[in-house]
Amino acid sequence: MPRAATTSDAFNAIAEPRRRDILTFLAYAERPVSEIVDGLQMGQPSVSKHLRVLLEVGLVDVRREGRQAFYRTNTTHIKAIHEWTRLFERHWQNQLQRIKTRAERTAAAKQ
Amino acid sequence: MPRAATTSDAFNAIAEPRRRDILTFLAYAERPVSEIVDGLQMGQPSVSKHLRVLLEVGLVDVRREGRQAFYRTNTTHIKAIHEWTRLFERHWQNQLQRIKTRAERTAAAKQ
DNA sequence: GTGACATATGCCGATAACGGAATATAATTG
DNA sequence: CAATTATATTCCGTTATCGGCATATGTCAC
Repeated sequence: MPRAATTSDAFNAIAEPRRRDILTFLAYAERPVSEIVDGLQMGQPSVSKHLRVLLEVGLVDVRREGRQAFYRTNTTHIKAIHEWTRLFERHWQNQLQRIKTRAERTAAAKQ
Repeated sequence: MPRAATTSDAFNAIAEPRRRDILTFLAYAERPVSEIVDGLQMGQPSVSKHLRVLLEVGLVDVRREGRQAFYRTNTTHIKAIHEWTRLFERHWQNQLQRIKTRAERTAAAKQ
């Protein structure tokens, strides 16, 4: 059994660094494919293939206009990932607190 | 060129659903491997292999004690993922706002 | 040391992903 | 219709991954 398909969910889709770059690039404005190619310095077929994956898992939306295709990030699933990471928020606050406390103790000991 | 290694970064490591299960399970308390096996109903070699990946990218820490190995989630890299998703926070608030506004307009039109 | 327990590693076969280059599809222009 | 532009798809070879089972390593208890 190989790894789960990149199209199986948002977590798998964003494992690829280039796809994260694309999502970041498309976060605040829709853009045609050619702008992604120029902006991120990637080959056009490569961009199209990555967009297909992102589209399939719902991480981007397309609007077709003539021969152009305008893509933009759809943050619905990114929000889901955000929520998953938030499960650990309390935990890392504790870890930071421990580090801080230890640092303060060390500093106090040095005086 | 195949997909990037699962050990290449936290994003690749958490693409695997079982590994996310393990991280969630180990979020608030360290646990020996056997408890993960029981708690998540997975095979022991499978758990050990997933833990190796998570350890390699720094998503878990181990404390060895006798023949037991206690693992716990290290949230440092999860925080990095959290920060990446936060880049989109403003965007999804806009999207929610649009949906809300549209819903209100629809409701107003119906009256 | 022997046996029991806890965890880690090795071997296997099947499969999907990646980049690159070529080519296909679709829309526009003249 | 032919040429051009914008995007999508296909083919190819290489390679890491996964689960399952067997087995190795390490630790304790008698």
